[in-house]
Amino acid sequence: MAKAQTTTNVVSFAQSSTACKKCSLHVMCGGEGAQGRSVFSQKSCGHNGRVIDRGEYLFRQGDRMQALYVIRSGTVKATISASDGTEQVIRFYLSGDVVGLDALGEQRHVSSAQALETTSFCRFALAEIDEGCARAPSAVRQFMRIAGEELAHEEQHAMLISQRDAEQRMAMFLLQLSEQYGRRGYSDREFNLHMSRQDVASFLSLAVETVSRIFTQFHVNGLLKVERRHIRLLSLEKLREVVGVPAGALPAGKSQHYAQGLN
Amino acid sequence: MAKAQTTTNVVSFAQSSTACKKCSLHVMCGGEGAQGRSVFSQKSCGHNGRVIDRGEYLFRQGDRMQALYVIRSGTVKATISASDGTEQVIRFYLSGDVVGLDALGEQRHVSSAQALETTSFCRFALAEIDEGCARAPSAVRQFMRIAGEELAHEEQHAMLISQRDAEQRMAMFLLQLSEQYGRRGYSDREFNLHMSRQDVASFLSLAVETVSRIFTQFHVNGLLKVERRHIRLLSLEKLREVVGVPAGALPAGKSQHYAQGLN
DNA sequence: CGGTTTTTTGAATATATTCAAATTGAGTGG
DNA sequence: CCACTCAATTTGAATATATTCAAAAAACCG
Repeated sequence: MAKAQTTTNVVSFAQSSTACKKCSLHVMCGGEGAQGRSVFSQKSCGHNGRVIDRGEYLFRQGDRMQALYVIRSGTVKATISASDGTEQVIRFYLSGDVVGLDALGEQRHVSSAQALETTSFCRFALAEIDEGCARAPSAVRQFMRIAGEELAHEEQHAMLISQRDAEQRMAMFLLQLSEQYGRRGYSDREFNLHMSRQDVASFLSLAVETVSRIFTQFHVNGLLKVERRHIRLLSLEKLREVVGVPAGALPAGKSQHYAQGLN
Repeated sequence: MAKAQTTTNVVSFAQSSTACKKCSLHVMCGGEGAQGRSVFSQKSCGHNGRVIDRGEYLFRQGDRMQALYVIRSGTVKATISASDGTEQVIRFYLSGDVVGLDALGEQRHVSSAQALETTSFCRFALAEIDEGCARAPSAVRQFMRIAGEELAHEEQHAMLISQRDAEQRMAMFLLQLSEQYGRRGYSDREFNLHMSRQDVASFLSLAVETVSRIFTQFHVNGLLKVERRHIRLLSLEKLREVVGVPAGALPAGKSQHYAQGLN
């Protein structure tokens, strides 16, 4: 189950230079110049690339932190298990996501990260990151940015999860996935779930049965077609209605916030 | 409601040098030396100190980020409001906590931060932080640490919230507060809630009525004495039992994690 | 193809919510 | 200082929603 495969190369790392330019840890990768980012665009970052099979772990809860990871392709789920044994999925990572940030605090991973399918990723050793930050001030900034995004993401997820009912959570989950796939150039209407119903249930804090029921309910109501792991969204609009958000949700806050007193 | 008070000084900033040494953004404060931390111990960091009254905001959701804040004394609640108007408390900050990290991503605050009582804090302008990071490599590391802790905290909270029932959440909430107060030198058995029942309910994703009911339930069962906002915990042990965690919970992960394949 | 796991479906139950109303407390102005 | 209003909290009863238990069906694995 946990044997490294050396033969199969799911992703060609050679062709990755364009993808690398969009990588959020790109600045950590190579080059010694502080300013010109264009320096990096010539380099392939593939030297960091690795692949793991489904079921294998990037790291486990409690492990001493050694690196950060950026997903190139595949899907990873992050889980936290409490001392009483209960385990919960707290996040799914797709390509482009940075994994492992939560360990920056105590230098130990608070969650486990497991591949749900064959997954390729880049590994950034802590030392590399330190170097990168020391070399380029922009790296520090970039790093802060990533951490902030992750934090904001987490807060918003917590908010969404706990305030909505089962239907809304499911709709939200699907819309989120749709958006993520869309942003990465895949179809936002049709995709495969790489996670089990159990995983989805855990992520949304629902019972497996409930997840199953709502899938069929959505299917019956014509919101989507579901066949095993294959999902085809028939109406993003209706899904959005289910979530209960009339206009734009998270994407852009067009609210009219007033000025604060002192700060 | 939002007038700055110039007369009252709740906290003497002069006496704060010892507290400052423990501040997690201490390294950002003054001094130009890169290494010797002892340099800073002489300085009072009070020059950053500010005070706001109950009800005032540190910042509001959507505001452009200008600074990070460290609470010196008082209580702050962070809320997120969705586009449909629903608002949720996502966190309470006490003295020593760093507020505003979630804005590091998009440079805009994802949540609002409002004082629940007269609150004093230090303000670290973004520029200061950049400087600090540029000056001292340790500052970068420290910063990463804070961000990581915050992230881990958020993940664990999400985990706890969503997997437990109302009683467990309440017990958890009280134990958490108890621990936080204890860590800060206050009594961990007796304290005042600076947040309303509504705030607690929102934070735990429960109805106000449920919070109220469980308070009285705990009271009747002898777990605590509650009178309005004043809480006196009579049995931390029983509260822990309610949460359902036999041994140690979050504090230290004594689990036997195995080595990962490659990483 | 047989054994095992995952997923789906059904029915009963439980838990927290909602609605409604009473009570308490805080703040204000006379 | 007291009466008053308004907001927060508590309590009760009915309801609703998701869970649990149980079992069948479908998919997966070797």
